[in-house]
Amino acid sequence: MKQALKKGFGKGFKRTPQRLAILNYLEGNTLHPSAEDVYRAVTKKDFPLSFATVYNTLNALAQAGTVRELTIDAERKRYDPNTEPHHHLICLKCRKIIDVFEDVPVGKPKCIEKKFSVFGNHVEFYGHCSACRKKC
Amino acid sequence: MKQALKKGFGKGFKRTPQRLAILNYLEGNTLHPSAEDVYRAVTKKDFPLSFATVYNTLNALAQAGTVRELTIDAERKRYDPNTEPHHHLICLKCRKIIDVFEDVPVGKPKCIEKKFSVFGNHVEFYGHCSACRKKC
DNA sequence: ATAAATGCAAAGCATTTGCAGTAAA
DNA sequence: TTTACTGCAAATGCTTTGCATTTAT
Repeated sequence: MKQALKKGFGKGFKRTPQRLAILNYLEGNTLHPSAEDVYRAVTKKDFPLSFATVYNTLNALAQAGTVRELTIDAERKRYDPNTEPHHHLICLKCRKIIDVFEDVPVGKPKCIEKKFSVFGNHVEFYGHCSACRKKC
Repeated sequence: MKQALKKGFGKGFKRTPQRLAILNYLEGNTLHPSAEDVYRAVTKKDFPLSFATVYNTLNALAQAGTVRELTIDAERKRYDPNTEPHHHLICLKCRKIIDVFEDVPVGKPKCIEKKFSVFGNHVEFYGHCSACRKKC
């Protein structure tokens, strides 16, 4: 397993088969899966696994900073194993979420300086993906 | 009632006291309230009102484009009566959400052109608000 | 009169939690 | 052998829905 997801294991963090399977599914995954997506993928490929464990593991990983909890979807939480700062394209038709790793210059409004100290930002681009554009 | 929220009323849309009270609370509101916030504020100031009606009304208004449903908070939906394109500051300590109406120039990454047509964007700035900065 | 909204209570999902059994360390 | 994880089932929290009643038009 690659460096990135090893971070998930710290002191007092056990390497169980369930967790390894979840991490294995997340490794390099760009689908921004929900807890249910994780559950379905892992139970299909590997062995039985409970929802409670999926949630426990995702929460532990999020707290450890190994995965990012995305609040892009109003209906459910989604998880991103890529913790490098990046942005997202959201297709308004199929709701697909696509990563943007390219650097996006974001101007900082003047009003911020006075009343807010900014550490980071996240840009959501709304539009149509190529697949949905063809269907029009 | 001002122009903006009159849009909420179209053909076959009834002007009930409950809806007027909800619209009245939303008018000019910059708190990005949740359904529960709406419920509490209206029942306190006006008359009894059911949660079902709050949800029905908010959904109808969102569908009509009179309010924007925000997916900024992982725990619950929040609603923004300001439908002009604008951005948000999110305080990582108190979770307060502050509007940014100032124009924020956002560069469009090259990778987008090929595989995605962009209609709009939304920037979330993460940081600490003035109140929380003082507490540090 | 008609079509739509209200409100209650029940149902539906996503997520969390308590706890007994199980497995990593 | 101790500490933490798993999994079940029950519980929770937000949101939706069915239905009988009420109300705006």
